[in-house]
Amino acid sequence: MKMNIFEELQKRQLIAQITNEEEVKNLINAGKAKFYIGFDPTADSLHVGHFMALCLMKRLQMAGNTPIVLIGGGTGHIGDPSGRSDMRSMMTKEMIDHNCECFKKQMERFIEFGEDKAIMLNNADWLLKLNYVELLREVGACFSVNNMLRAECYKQRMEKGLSFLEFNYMIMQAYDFYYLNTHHDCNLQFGGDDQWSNMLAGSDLIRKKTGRDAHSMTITLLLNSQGKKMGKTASGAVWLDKNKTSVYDFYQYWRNVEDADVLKCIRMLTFLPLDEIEKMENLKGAELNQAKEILAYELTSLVHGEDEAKKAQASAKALFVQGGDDSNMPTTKIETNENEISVIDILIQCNLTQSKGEARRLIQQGGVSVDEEKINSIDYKVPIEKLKEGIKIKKGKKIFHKAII
RNA sequence: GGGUAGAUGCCCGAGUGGCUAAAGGGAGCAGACUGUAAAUCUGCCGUCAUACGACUACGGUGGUUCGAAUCCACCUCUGCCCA
Repeated sequence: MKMNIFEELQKRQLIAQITNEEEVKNLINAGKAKFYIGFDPTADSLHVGHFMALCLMKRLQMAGNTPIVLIGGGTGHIGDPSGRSDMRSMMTKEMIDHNCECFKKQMERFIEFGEDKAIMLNNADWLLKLNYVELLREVGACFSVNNMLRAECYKQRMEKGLSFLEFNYMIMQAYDFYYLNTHHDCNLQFGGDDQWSNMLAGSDLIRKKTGRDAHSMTITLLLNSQGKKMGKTASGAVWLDKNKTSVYDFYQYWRNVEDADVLKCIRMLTFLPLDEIEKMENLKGAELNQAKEILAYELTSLVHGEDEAKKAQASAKALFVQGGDDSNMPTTKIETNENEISVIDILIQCNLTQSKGEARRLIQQGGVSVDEEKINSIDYKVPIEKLKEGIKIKKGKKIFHKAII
């Protein structure tokens, strides 16, 4: 017997909180949900967190439900304070519009839009038109400040300070749900677990205003075994835009997850059948490397397409297993007028180090090799002739880069 | 509006006139060990310079001083208390 969608979500441990389990279950299993997920345009590309939400959308769409993608062109003007310890920097209208456009393009690759399929809306279309006093009279009475202040999502900010601007975010999000419910028959909202308070506010508002039930369900946040959000590196988020995070780096991010997190990631992020995943659960120790490879391949393939995933996998294997093929390695064109160039300058031009001092240090500590040969002198220079064919630079153990002229 | 505490490097945080590029921790980077894992150990960790050294930096702007993260004035921002 085929597993129903709710059961599948449960088995994948994607469900965090639900306002009413029975009703939501019936709704989505019957394909009768018209649900929305909101995406605030905080950057010019989606990242892994958004990806999870998009996957959920796809799963629900495949089960016959109708998704509404809500782009936060209006809420982006405010900034969601949920779970944050500092205020978001304010974005200009131009930035927000630009980001919305970027989001749209990326989403079209995951979700099918069109007649009887998914629709995409932008809350700027109604939020920006609101009149302050009218809004206050319309929904203001439905919100209890006392309750709002108790909300989990503001906890962190109660210590460091919360501006009135951000405090209103919840009201805007609740209003969105109410608007979608009354104008588009939207009966369900999904979101990350950090959105729970905001979503509840929406369900409450709808009940108070219309007497109808509209439910909310959150998906588990993807945390690693240390309790930190996954999809973040020291240099920032792992982006879905390959100009911001190269396909190779994207692949490597997942190839390198900790043992403790692999299966969770496979379960929550990939579309692999559950029985296949169950088989992997017996893997132990070094065998888990196989699972990591699968994870990296599956995700890269979902985000960047099969061809790109194969390329990334091939170059990773070539590099780590034999050290041969370099055709898909990140490459930088070196600029110089001399007939030779120092490794230090190459490292900087390739963006492998931030400063000359760092590059020097790296070499002194034995962390750099060129074409498989360890560099021991900071004076090491590469002749132009060699650069014409391209050289392979290795920084540390895992970072490879090609430099060519 | 009144009172009060504060703003230090990527983050947290010590430092209250010279010994401070600024303790300590975290993050990060490299090396050893490994399985492209984790844990552990070692080194590094403002910029430029092979090095000597130079420059930039303790919210902002001025000032006092031979010398200021440290003292003074004003400004900006934030927490807390009172209204």
